[in-house]
Amino acid sequence: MSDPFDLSAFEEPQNFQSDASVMSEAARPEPPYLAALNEAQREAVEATEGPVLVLAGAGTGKTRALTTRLAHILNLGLARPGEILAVTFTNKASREMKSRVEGLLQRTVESLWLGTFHAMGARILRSHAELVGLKPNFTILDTDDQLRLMKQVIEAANIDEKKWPARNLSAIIGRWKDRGIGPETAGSDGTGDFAFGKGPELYAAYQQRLKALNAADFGDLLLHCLTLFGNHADVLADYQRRFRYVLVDEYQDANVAQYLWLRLLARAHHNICCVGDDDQSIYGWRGAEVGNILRFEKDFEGACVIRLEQNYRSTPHILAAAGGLIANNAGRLGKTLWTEAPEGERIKIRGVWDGEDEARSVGDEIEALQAKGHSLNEMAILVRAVFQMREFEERFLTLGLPYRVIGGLRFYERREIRDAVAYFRAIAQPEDDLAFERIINVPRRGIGATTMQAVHQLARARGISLMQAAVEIVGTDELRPQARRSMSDFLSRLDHWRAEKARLPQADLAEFVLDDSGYTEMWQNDKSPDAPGKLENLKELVSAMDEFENLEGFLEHVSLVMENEDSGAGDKVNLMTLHGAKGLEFDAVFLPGWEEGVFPNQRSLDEGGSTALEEERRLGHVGLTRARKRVFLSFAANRRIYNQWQSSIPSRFIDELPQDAIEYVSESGLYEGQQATALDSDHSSAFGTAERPQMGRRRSRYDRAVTSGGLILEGRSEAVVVRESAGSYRVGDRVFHQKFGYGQVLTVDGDRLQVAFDKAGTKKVIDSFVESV
DNA sequence: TAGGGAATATTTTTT
DNA sequence: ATATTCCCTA
Repeated sequence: MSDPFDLSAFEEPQNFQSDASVMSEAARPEPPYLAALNEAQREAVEATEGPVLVLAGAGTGKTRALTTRLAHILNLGLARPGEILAVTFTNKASREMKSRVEGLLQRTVESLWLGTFHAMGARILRSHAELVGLKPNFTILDTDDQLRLMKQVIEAANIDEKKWPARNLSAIIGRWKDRGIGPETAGSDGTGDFAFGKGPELYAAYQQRLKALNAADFGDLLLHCLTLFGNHADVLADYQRRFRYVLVDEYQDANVAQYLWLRLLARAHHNICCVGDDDQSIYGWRGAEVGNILRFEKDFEGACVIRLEQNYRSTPHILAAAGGLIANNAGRLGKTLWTEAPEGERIKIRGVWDGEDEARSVGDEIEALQAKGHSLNEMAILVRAVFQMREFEERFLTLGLPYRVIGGLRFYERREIRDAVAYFRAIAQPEDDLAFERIINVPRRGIGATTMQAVHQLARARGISLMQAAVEIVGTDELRPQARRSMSDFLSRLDHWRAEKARLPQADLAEFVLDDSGYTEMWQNDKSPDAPGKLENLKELVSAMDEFENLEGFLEHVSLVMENEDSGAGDKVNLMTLHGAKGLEFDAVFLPGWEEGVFPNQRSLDEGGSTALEEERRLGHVGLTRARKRVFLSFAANRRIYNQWQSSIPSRFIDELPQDAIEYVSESGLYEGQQATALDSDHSSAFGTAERPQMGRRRSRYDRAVTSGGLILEGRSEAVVVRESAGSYRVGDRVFHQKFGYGQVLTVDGDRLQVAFDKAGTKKVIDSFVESV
């Protein structure tokens, strides 16, 4: 291992205009990249010293400002590349930053500390792993591994995993880690009620297991850094000295742990520049802390705050709509986006009968734009939740309209990829129990739960890895002959693969292992329609491995950086969630499903109250500001969610859009002109008398709110639905469930009910699945 | 141990 | 409706 603090190996600072370096400061011509900036951007670039917060609205050139700043620092020779830390949240963003900096400087730049928070955290940790109880080659677990480990921990503590699911614990621990809280300090807050307060205990056990496995989860990559910095002032001081400039992208998404990490690193020189937009903070549910951005000035004394407000993306109408919407949020720093662009079209709002109708009208609109020569690549449909996508996909398939879905499972999250990687992990790291467990019986080798239980038992009793335990148990007669033979066979193959590892390049090794293990064959024999695709993916994985130095390098990459398979070239409409759209832009944006319950999302509101409502609103703001020229917004009177019809009312967000930025278009006669019609006290009348046969059976939450005591208040084009108390049911109510029949409500917890059904027994159900009788 | 049928749970998901 | 996970039986 080379000394991470040895700066001698670093390249000398160099100016990209090498001939200019002899000129005096005054005679130096202004670098051309500065001329491309507006005044505020330029200020953000040139204020290199001291803390700077750049509040950059959507489309105001924040990436340009940030990358130019980085290039500028290098160009002035203020720091060598290795003395700059630039962090982003996504690999995509860091790749883009790197290539743009290189574009500005007209040369490649190596040895920058540029990458995601997690990648940078991992890089630091690898150098000091022992100081936090890990080995330098520790494994980085993904969510799937985490969950399985968590399950084991819960079961080991003799807790019913059904009552206290691993995913809940995982979320709780995740939030702790987000806030920089270790197992010692966990529990003093409200999240400690998992399994009657066993949360912190389980957290400690989980961390213990991680350490035993020589593994870290995503949260640990930062948390361990904090521990490291806290316990080893010398290490921290070295990094503080090293990183003379710190740059942060998308600062509004930083959680507390990341914030603390940054603050520690920048504490010595305060040369930290954070770029962000509080109005685009949409990951609060994942631990992002908008508070970070709001308190920047307090934490970094003498901070310079620069606002980027000139928008280069959207039309005034779109900006007005987005601005009008977001103005309803309290507790924001406040920005007003403006543009010199011509006015353009108003936002078109359309009320439709149902989701199918909505998909049809969006499809028509897309085809009309396409006929006028607009590229499909420049159109996007942004939905609140993935279940909204299906109707669009169906419609597009019918129309033969090419589309791509952005987001969804990442490449490395696919089962076949995870299996393959587990093979490689098991080869590279004999202690990786999780990998071993994953592949031991995939493909089927006749090694089932019983066998594994015995192995587990031995491993736990002796404090050894599963693989070691397996080796030992094979030497005894504890297993049944068949299992024993399979196990011994598998272990010897593993040995064989390990031996091959020394001889073969990793891609060849991978191919060999996948064939020799029978894994490829398993998919070849699989009749399911997606089996060929899986084989394709495996091929892709193997060929991608070529690019790495060795197997270990590849494994690091796979856990931190592995990309989504690109969704195919060609002219296609983009379909994605609002979250997935952040950072992207399109000429035309479709925003379907602006209905109460869908958007803002009811669950979100139930869980997070007004904070969540504001986040939903920011999500709307993000959606609107993705558009350059056109926005088509729609809402349906009826929506089928999980095979249940619900009638719905337009999103409150629609009422918050300024009147002169929008226009209603509606061939169906619904919601024509003013929505006041739609918000009549008896809203069902606004949808006409014809009801679908499927409807009327089921009464939605909103129906009930309207007809059974809830109120719809109307005030200057604002509609507020007031439901009775938190839920619509009370203990003792008689209810009917489609599957379980009649029953009586036992307990009410938000929208979750416990119901004693007459025939089916006591069940927990979501209140929208039952109706009162 | 494997495979089928029942039970369950469906907001968002940068790493 | 649908996907996943769980449980039980052959």
